[in-house]
Amino acid sequence: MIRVVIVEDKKAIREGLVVLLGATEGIDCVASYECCEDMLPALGSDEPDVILMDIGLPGMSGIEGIHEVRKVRDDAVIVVLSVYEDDENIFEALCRGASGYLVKNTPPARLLEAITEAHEGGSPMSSHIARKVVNLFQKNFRGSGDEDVHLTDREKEMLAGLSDGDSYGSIADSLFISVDTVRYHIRNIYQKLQVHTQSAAVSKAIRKGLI
Amino acid sequence: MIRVVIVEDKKAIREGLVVLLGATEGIDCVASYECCEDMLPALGSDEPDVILMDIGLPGMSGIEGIHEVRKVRDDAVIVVLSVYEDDENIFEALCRGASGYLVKNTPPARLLEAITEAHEGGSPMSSHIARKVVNLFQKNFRGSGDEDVHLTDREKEMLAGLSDGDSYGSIADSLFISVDTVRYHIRNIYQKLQVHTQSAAVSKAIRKGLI
DNA sequence: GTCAGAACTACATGATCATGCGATTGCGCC
DNA sequence: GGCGCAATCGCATGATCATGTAGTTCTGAC
Repeated sequence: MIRVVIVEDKKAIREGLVVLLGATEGIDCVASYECCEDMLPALGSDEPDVILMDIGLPGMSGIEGIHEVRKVRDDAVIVVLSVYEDDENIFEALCRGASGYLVKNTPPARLLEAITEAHEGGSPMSSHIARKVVNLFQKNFRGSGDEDVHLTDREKEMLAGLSDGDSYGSIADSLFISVDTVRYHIRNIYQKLQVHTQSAAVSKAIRKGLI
Repeated sequence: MIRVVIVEDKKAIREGLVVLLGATEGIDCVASYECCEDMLPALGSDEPDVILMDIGLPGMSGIEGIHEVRKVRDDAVIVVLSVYEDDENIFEALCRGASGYLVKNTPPARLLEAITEAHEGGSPMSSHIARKVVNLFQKNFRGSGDEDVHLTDREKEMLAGLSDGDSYGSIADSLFISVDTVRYHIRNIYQKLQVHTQSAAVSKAIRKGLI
């Protein structure tokens, strides 16, 4: 039995879901709430495996809700059910801990399938939501991906230091080398990445997935 | 009619796919190759809508192949068909331009569905591949996700400049403001992000998905 | 209407950086 | 042995930054 909790503010949709899930073999719809504020305190007793959550909620948004749920029960799998398909919402929801993202016009059969999938360690996503996720991926990593750059381990250590806010002096101290050596390595990094400032180097390195 | 090209080194699987696709309404399997080297020169005449590609190929790997295809035909949608399920391969394939990723034991019906989905702008993924993608997402962004930080548009412009390697002077010039104003904004960014150097600010901002 | 917050400007100073030039050491490879 | 490459260290100088302090202007909310 998969224990499912529903969070959805619109009464009609909520009750429709309850009926749908209730009539389904293998799924136990243990509770339904109209907002996160109501759902959160009950998490302990509901012990949900899967939480179906709307994100356009009154009061605390679903996005925040996801975050809160994660703090208390990080074994519960959250599947977002939303009318929003903009990058920002998808990005936020997934980053904060949602495992799936379905658009609201998902057919009932697919929805049930998604609950099972989510429970079994999958990430059900509406088809074009998945594409958006992939696009976000491509945009944020290696996007500028011209030619491949190889940095030595030492060079990566420099970048790690810089991105932590260390000065050349601190880096030198923590690696037991001289400031001039740090300079030497950073010079090489600049050449390899074709930049002339720390910030640009750190930025390029992160986007290329080098650090 | 969706024009599909297959790249798969194992003869049995390749021919199986050809037969499967050939027998399917709406899909036209225009060609099949056993390696990328053979497929690439024919891209122009094959004019594929969807490319089904294995990534464990002899010679040029599928990962490289994806990259090459992207250079010539960026309207073709690439769906990876692989036995590999490690993060590295998935990550690489998607970053380089694949739109979907299926494991090899995908049932034929789902495979056909995936081709249609891919052609219609979706990103078909095997269920646990999708989860891995979501996990990569969560790991790489906002991983340190302490509290929320809001940066104003102006502040984001500063960070964008810095990560492009601009000096305060250049940023000031390009935004038609004074150097001291740039300093002012960057001060505020430092405070909001709790850092004291450009590099740390850029690094944090990127990892939090702010720029 | 005034109050908060964002954007803007200004000046000053010690700290830090970017870059040019030069040099040594140790390791693997032909 | 010699060659290349990564890593190490040194010096010098002009450019750039980080931070403190102290203002003005404009917009939208209460």
